[in-house]
Amino acid sequence: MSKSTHREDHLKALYTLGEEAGQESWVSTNAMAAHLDVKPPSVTAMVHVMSELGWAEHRPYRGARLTPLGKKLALTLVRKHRLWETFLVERLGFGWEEVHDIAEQLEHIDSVSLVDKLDAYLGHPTIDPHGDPIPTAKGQIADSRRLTPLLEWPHDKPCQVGAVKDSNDKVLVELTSLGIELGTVLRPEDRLKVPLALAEEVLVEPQSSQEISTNE
Amino acid sequence: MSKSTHREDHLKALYTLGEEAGQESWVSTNAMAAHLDVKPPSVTAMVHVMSELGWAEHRPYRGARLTPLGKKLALTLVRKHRLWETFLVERLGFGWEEVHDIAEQLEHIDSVSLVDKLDAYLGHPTIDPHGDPIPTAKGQIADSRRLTPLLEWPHDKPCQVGAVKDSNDKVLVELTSLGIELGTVLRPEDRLKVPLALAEEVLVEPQSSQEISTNE
DNA sequence: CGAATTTTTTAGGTCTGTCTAAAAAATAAA
DNA sequence: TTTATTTTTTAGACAGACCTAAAAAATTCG
Ligand SMILES: [Mn+2]
Ligand SMILES: [Mn+2]
Ligand SMILES: [Mn+2]
Ligand SMILES: [Mn+2]
Repeated sequence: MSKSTHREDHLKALYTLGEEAGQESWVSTNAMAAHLDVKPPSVTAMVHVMSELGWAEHRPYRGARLTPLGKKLALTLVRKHRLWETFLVERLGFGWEEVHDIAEQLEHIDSVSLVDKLDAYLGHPTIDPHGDPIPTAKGQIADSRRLTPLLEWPHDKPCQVGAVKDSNDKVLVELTSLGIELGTVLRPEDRLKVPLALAEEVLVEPQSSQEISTNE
Repeated sequence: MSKSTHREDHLKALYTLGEEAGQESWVSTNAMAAHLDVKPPSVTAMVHVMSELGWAEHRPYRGARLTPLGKKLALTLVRKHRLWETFLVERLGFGWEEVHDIAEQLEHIDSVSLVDKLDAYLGHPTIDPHGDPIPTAKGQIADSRRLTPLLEWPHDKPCQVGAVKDSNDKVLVELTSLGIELGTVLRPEDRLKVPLALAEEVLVEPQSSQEISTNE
């Protein structure tokens, strides 16, 4: 892979962890190291590089935080990742649990026109195969949809699967084998069959009119 | 077997130059360096690595040559490169002059199932957008088609464009602007308009029954 | 508060792939 | 067949990204 692959992965990690922890917070190098499966000193070094490039600022012993430029670049990466995942599932017929690692490579392909054409080819999708929103070309995420953790949803009302939280492969495979995928309608009685560990990962929304029928 | 982009590009260069120069010939490190836009000592170093990996053999001061394993790996790279080029042109609507650099990146994506699915998605194409044959999953190139350089084709007979030789971007753009693409039928009078420098790059075959009509 | 623990950075190495400059081998010319 | 030229390899450096071990700062706790 090209040289910037690792830089870009660090950038994305900083973005992801920063989003999780709230806007103005500093992300610890330890957290990034764990997320990237790398040792903390390696992250410190890379954070310095990102700082040089104007992608992040670094407060020693506090953590790192993206600059506006860094955030913009991170969003193009997220966009590419999720568009490729969509392509792999929608067009090539991959399962939703198979695409993350491949998209992790594809997201680093450097070509603006490629991303635009892929986006158009897919019909400008707004969410990826895991229900995560796809940033627009201008770097805006349409976070208009309000999703609720399945476990917090009222027990007597039906709902519809809108996204899965942390796309761990195993979780996705097990959900699929239970007949649960994006858009699946869950009635109160359906929920009894879902193990807690899986239910924790599922985000739901009110049942929409144009639902996808369950295949059970 | 950890692979890297640069190793793979060296492997492919060795394959390409080896094919051009005939089966049993040794490829000079200088030729590879020129082809890869790298200095000769870098190639020497990489040839040693490929030799370690069992991909090539090296005769000092003579050159390098692929082993059967190396040839097999090189063919999977060529296959990936040409499948991606086909995808970019056929599905995403790129021009044939735009796809080489992007495919040069995409060919290094590491996923066997991705290649197979892409191949199926494209309908198992046998040639890429430049007319070059696409190796099969088993590493076989169907070189059944006999193409003739346009300049050697009898002046009074019509022919059909089957491939372009060295896919230089400028050449491809100029050919397109003359209305010449893959499958274009060239009648004797059409050939008068084609500059020598361009005609040199064109390979033709006898006019087939199901030709693509020219857009002029 | 001050000592013990945890977190983070610095210091110093390794590995890969590149470079330039110099040495060695092969080839061409006289 | 010697000498000159070209080609190729070796030697030594450098940059990026990673590591372990040790030092420094921040945090926790008695
Ligand atoms: Mn990645
Ligand atoms: Mn996703
Ligand atoms: Mn390449
Ligand atoms: Mn091609």
